[in-house]
Formats: sequence, C-alpha cells, structure tokens
Amino acid sequence: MTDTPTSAAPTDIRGPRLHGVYEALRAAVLSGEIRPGEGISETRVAARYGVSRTPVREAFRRLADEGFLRIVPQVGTFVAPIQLGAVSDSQFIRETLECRTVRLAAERAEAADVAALTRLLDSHRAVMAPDRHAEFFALDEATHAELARIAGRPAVWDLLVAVKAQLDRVRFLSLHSEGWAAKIVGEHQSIVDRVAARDPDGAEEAMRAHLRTVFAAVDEIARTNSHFFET
Amino acid sequence: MTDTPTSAAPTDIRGPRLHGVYEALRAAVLSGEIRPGEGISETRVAARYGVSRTPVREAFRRLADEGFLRIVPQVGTFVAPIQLGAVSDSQFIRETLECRTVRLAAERAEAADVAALTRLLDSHRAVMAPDRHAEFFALDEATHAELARIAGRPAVWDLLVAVKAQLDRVRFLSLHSEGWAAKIVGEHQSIVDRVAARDPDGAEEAMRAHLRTVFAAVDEIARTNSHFFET
DNA sequence: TCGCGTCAACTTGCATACTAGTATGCCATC
DNA sequence: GATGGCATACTAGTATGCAAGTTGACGCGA
Repeated sequence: MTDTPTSAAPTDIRGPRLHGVYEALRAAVLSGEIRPGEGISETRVAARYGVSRTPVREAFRRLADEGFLRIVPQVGTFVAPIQLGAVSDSQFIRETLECRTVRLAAERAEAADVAALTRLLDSHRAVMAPDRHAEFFALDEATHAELARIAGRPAVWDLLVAVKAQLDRVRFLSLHSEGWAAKIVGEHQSIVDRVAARDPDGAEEAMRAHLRTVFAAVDEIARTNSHFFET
Repeated sequence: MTDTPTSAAPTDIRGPRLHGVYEALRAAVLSGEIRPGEGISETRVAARYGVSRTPVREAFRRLADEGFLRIVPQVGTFVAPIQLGAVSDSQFIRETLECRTVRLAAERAEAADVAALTRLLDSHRAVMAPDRHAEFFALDEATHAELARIAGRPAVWDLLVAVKAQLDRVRFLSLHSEGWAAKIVGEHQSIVDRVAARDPDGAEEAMRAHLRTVFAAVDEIARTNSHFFET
C-alpha cells in the first residue's frame, strides 16, 4: 500500500463486465448500429446487458471522453454526431505523424523488418475478397502499426488509433468499391518498396499519397452522408 | 482559450463533485504532492473530500486513462511512475506536430496574429520573476496554443496538452535555474520573429531549437530523479 | 530460528436505493 | 380550439451495502 505497485501490470485489466459493455457499445457506435443523435440510457443498456448501472456508467464516461458519446446531465446520453472539424484534424495529425515515422522506418529498417512487412502484404493480398472486409481492415491497421514499430515509435501508432476514431466512424458508413482493396494494397506495396530501399524521401511521398487516397474516400463519404455530421 | 490550460475534454459539464475531486487529484499528482508509487484508495479519498466513492471512482478511472494512476483490481490504486518511454514518445510527437504547425503559422500569420503573439511575449516578460512561476508556465502554454490557432489547427494543441502530461510531471519535479525564464522567452521571441517574417523554414528551426532546450531540461531532471521513473 | 498455514483487514468491482433536475403530455382554464 | 400549469415519467448524479479477491501479519509447529 505504501511502496511501489509491485510490478508493471497493464493498466487495464478491469472487470469483464465493464470491458464487455465498453467493447459492445464502441463497436455499435463505430459500425453505425447506433446512429449519431440517437439517445441511449444507462438503465436501458444495463438491463439489456444484464448488468447494473455502475459498469455501464464507466463505459459511457470512457466513450464520452473518446468523443463517441455526449452526456448531458439530467437529460440523457446521445451518440455524438461526427464532427467534420475533428475528421479534418485527425487527417492532419495522422499525415504529420505517419509521414515522419515512415521516414524513420526507411532509415532504420533491417532485413527482418522488411520481411515482416512483406509477410503482412502477402496476408493482405489473401483477404481482398469483399466478404473478408474485417480481416482486410485489421491487416491494414497492422501494416501501419508495424511501420511505427520499425521506426522505433510504436506509441505513435497507439496515439493514432485513438485519434483516428472519428475517421473510422466515417469509414464504416460505407463499404468501398470493387477496386478499393487492390488500390490500398498497391499503395502499401509502394511504401514497403521505398522502406526496403532505405529511401526516406520516397517512403514519405508514398505514405502521403496513400493517406491522401484514404482521406479523399472519407471526404466523399462525408459528402454523401451529411445528415450524420456536424460542422 | 481563456479556459484552463489543462483538460482538453470536449463536453464535460458533469457534476461539481466529480469535477472537483478530479481536478484536485490531478493537481496533486502533477505537482508531485502525491509521489509516484504512492498508494491511494477510493475510500480514503472519498472521506477526505467528503463525498462518496462513486465520484471518486470516476475521477480515478479518468486519471488512469490519462496515465496518472494505475488501478490494480482487488489490490489498490497507485500513482503511476513516470515512464521514460512515454516521456520520449511525448517529445517525439510534440516536436513532430509543433514543427509542422509553426510552419503553417508562419505561412498564414496576419498582422493581427503577430500582434497577439507580441502581446503574449510582453506579458511573458512581465512574469519572469521566480515567484510567478505558475503564471510563467501558463503563458508559455498560451503562446504555443496561439501558434496552433494561427496555423488553423487549434485541436493539435488540445491533443498535445494530453500528450504532454507525462512531460509536465517531470517539469514539476524541479523548478528551473535563474536564467531559465529569460532563455525560454528569448526562444519564443525567435520563433515569433520568424513567424512575423513569414519564414516557415526559420520558424521550424527556431521551434526545433526551443523544444530541444525544453527536452534537454526534462532529460536532466529525469537523470537526477531516477527513483520516480520506470523504464 | 525458520517455514508455513490461517486469518483479519484491507482493496476495488458491482448492485441497488435514493436525490435532484428535465422533458413531456395531459388537463383545466380562458 | 389555443394555452398555460401541473403531474408524471423519465434522465444522470450520488450514496451505500455487499461480494470477491489480495496482501501481509501473526502464531503455530518443526
């Protein structure tokens, strides 16, 4: 009680109830199952998941901090509208940080790192079918995470995961067209090629082009779903 | 912008009990009043502030999410050690984002913006006395926030406020030497000069030099207080 | 003296009861 | 019929009691 907290236990091994409710709600908001503006209530959610209000409250608070919910005291809790300003800021922050980390990755990559990236690309190509969308998404993320790891800055990707949240809400509004997967994988290939060639300038440029592709898609989806948004 | 220099939470108009406990604990941890490794308990804190465990719990959870506390179920809650890795990552993220925003600021600054920066510098010079440390600190933050605003990316500073948290804990471990304030203001002056001259390259270089000064001080404090840290 | 088992005193996680404030719909009144 | 006021049914904020788990000290036995 008085001295060091024994060991470096991860911060987040709380009870399974809280975790379950949090994950379920986060997925529901992210996937659009619960739509922006819709009201939810601690009592109803607690009843639905068969738990008490306490873990639900903590999940609500956390989701509110992440920008997914908006808690209005004595009134209710609502799914936050997607804020276009936040989307733009997310894009700016992501581009700034990932262009820098991919430069570092290109400078520091060793043979094993390039091999790992190549493996990820192969796996990515294997799940390009439309019915494996979730796997494709996960491998997309994994590739970016691996680049951050190679750069020696894995925490940067951890931060980006949080920052990207509003971006991902937009993504889920619409699945992408037929050639989308191939385009993404092709751009990833370009990035990996430049990293493998120890070419920081080229790697940064490839990353920037890749992100601009992603951002353009986000903007297009935003335009066609403006009712979910808030300036 | 006249709001508290900390806490970038968007919509957070919760009850005063939670807010009060949260602010008090955050200040206590940041200032080192409660030291890393020290154990606190919901019950004791609740009794001390005359509230029930519920608002204390929520404050604890929030502080744990920010990296200030470490909650170990069924064991206790402890002030998290300052993680050197997190400090390094904070520095990397801060340098990357602020160098980019200051470039933008230099490209976009108008006369009124330069005037605002100059006013901040004047105020800053007025509080260089050692007994006005808190005001000096606040104006330091305000200057960086203003640069982000001029760049059109105020949200970037909001993010940095959260990211910087671990850095600020280090800062509070030790007040700085006599010439410190003058050095900081001088470096701010250089940045503002380059922004006023619409010189993005010069502004970025001045910002980089400034941050390196700050980071070197952090590293030095870290070395002389290693018992509070964790690799 | 050292080792081990037991237990008491703590901790947080969860459930539930109560408080206070707000939105809403019904009803009486004009 | 339109309108204003009030009762009611919600909401989140808070307090508190109970459960499950860990820690560490104490005492017993070898």
